[in-house]
Amino acid sequence: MGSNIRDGAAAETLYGIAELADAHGVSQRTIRFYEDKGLISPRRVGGQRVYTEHDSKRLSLILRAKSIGTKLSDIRTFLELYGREGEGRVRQLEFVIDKTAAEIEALEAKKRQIDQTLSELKLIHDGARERLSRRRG
Amino acid sequence: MGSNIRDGAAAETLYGIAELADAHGVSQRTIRFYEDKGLISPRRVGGQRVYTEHDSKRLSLILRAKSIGTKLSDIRTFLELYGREGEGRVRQLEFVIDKTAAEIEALEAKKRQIDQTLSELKLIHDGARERLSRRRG
DNA sequence: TCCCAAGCTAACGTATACGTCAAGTGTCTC
DNA sequence: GAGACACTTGACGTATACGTTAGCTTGGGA
Repeated sequence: MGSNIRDGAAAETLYGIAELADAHGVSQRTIRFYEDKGLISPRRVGGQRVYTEHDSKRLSLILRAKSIGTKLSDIRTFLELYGREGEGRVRQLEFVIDKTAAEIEALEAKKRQIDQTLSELKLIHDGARERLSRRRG
Repeated sequence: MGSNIRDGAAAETLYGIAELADAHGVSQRTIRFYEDKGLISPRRVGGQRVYTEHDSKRLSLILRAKSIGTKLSDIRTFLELYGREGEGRVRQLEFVIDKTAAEIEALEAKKRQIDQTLSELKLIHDGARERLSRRRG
């Protein structure tokens, strides 16, 4: 590409699987498993996996999606939305619009469930605290 | 007990397993499974399960907890919090206070994750809509 | 009385998300 | 060159949450 930086490209930070695993607090097995599922596709250097900053961010996305209860198979579709942002064919845009709308709705429903549970938990929590303080006070 | 209502007790609504399953949109198998796990304990009438209104509400709680990604084994602990509300031994109160506090924190963390994901999804969604309208406009 | 629909238990099957060996390769270091 | 690691690819094991099938029991209507 004739970069103005020597070595032909911007010095991008690269990671081995151990580093990536440590950085994200997951096992190497987990990362390989995600690769099997097509969620991340690291480059290979003589058989060994080499991850870029982009891969790392992808992994963050995956883990966050997981933490809110999304299945890995859904996360795959989900990641495509991020990837396709730049494209512009009408079909693609409509696909993205529909999928994101559905996902947004689902997440907001989930938030409502969480809010209801939170309010109930807080009632129990506060009630217990009050009874405890009376018992002691 | 000596109630003032004939038949010795308030006429409580009772359900069979089929009714309960239909009402909550789950399978009978699911309900029996929850029973195996100790989440609900219906009365028996000649071997058959009979559910009260209380059991039904319990099931609602279970399903809501599940929908926000709580494991069944955790839901069990969770349900005890609702049940113990009335009790008052200091140990019990402290237990409830600690558990609810932890659960509240966890749920709020989850909400933050959802909010972040939502904002990203909305960016993608709005961006795609804008590009689509330009393409058509 | 006979039979069916509904319920019951028991047990095996399935999908998801990894954990955990096992066995081989590659590289660095002493 | 011999360990000692770090990495690789299978491949089997495990926990969770049910689905499904099989076979027995039972109450109620034709």
